[in-house]
Amino acid sequence: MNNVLRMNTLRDSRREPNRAQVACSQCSLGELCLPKDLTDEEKSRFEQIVHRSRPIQAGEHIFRSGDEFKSVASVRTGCFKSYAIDHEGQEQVLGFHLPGEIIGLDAIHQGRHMANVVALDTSAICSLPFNAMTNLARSMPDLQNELFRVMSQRISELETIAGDLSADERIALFLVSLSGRFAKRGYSDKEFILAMSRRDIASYLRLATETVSRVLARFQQRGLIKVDRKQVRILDPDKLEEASRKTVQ
Amino acid sequence: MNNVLRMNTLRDSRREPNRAQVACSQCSLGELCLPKDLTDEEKSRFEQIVHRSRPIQAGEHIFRSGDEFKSVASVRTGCFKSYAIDHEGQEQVLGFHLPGEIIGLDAIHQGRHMANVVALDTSAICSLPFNAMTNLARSMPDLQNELFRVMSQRISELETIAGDLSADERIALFLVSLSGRFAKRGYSDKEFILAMSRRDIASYLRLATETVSRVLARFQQRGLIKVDRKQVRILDPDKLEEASRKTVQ
DNA sequence: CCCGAATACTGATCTATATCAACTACACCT
DNA sequence: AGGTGTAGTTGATATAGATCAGTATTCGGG
Repeated sequence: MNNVLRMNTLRDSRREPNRAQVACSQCSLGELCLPKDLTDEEKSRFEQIVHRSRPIQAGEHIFRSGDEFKSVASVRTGCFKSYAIDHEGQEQVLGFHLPGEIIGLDAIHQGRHMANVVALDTSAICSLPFNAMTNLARSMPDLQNELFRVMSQRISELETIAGDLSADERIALFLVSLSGRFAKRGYSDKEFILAMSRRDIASYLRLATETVSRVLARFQQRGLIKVDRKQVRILDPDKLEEASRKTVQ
Repeated sequence: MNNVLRMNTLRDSRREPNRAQVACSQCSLGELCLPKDLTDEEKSRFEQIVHRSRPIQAGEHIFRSGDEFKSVASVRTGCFKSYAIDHEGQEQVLGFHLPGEIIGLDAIHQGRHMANVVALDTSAICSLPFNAMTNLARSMPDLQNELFRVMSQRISELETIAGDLSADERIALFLVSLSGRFAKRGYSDKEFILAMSRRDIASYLRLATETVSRVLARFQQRGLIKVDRKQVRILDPDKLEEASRKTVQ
């Protein structure tokens, strides 16, 4: 059992100052999480099933492979990675999750989580009980649509990374995608911190860590980016974008 | 506009013999398509929104990239491939679709189909208008669950093929997966026809066509399979299964 | 502030698979 | 039937990126 997703106790949820912070309408994520296009009344019904968790330390897991599927999680702050263990016992990174993104939707058809999900930073999540959510979705068309939309988006994302791309294209695409996701969240799209290690990036992009180092160094030489440890600055977004598209020979 | 998914005309749907064939309860697919766990009354409501198309010739498209998203399709008979065109103008195969499988769910979040879908064989589909389906899903919990389950399954499938596998593993996995899907449909899991070309297989698995030829030849030499043109017979399912798992060194 | 352990970078090889180049065998048309 | 085009196979070579090896940097803990 994982205690991270444990509901706030009744006691907690009655403490009004605390409760207020939980309200989706007050949430700093705005419309990034699910409650898109909902009326105030609908939002309030939605809030009643959402549970905000205590802070999560870097390295702490919120799902483990094999866990019974009960809830999905929405990232409030911080960063998570999800990964599976292959037959060789090697970790395989499946995705990174920023604030506003929903984690755990791939667990539905098995009824169990197949991936492990771990915090890379001090983080916070909201726990969304899936049964309650689908019940609610029945009377709230926009919520149902939003759930379908989020899943469909993940399918598209995976279709991209499954494509046959060169190392340069993969890494450029990764940086461009991160940049866009940060922008959407109100952070700088030109300068950001890579919460994940080179090893994690490599695993996610199906490359060797050495290749990640080399390509980042090469991009820096070519003046596309400036990298210092985990700090990345994008100097030439257009050329980076271009590098993410297949080189026409 | 694509005319394949055009609704049966009212005239057609009133012709009882024809109409009877459309009924999901009579469909040879049984529970492979969506109507799982539905009551007879629910099935009948579902049937009212489903439209069976006329036969589709090999090479005929049922969706084109950019088409407005209105319906998903369920394969009745035959085989389809979906593909995208990359920046180089190269076709990139995204998946193959057998009877009972649902096509087009990745179009939801964009509101447009991003993939092209073409018949590889003489085929038939049912067209499922998505709006009507989600409306229906609201009063039919099992239908809603089924939609989520199908999307979740596609996410898992993509997570697999996105993994970093060797050519041998990819091809073994491809054969094992096909075998399982045929079995589920009541066909032989030991002997089947590859409706798709070597080129399509290669594109789907992100390999060169030459590599596909060579690996199939090697599998035959090792006594795992017998290949003759498009006909495949699986001689040693256990060893093939084993070959699909990463070699432990 | 120092030390050991991660983590990251760089250079030297190796290798799986792509690419290039013939060649073969059907499949389809007239 | 014969001819032509497409799909598949097989061999030779090239190469992107993995692996191996060594060094540098950062970080956490006493």
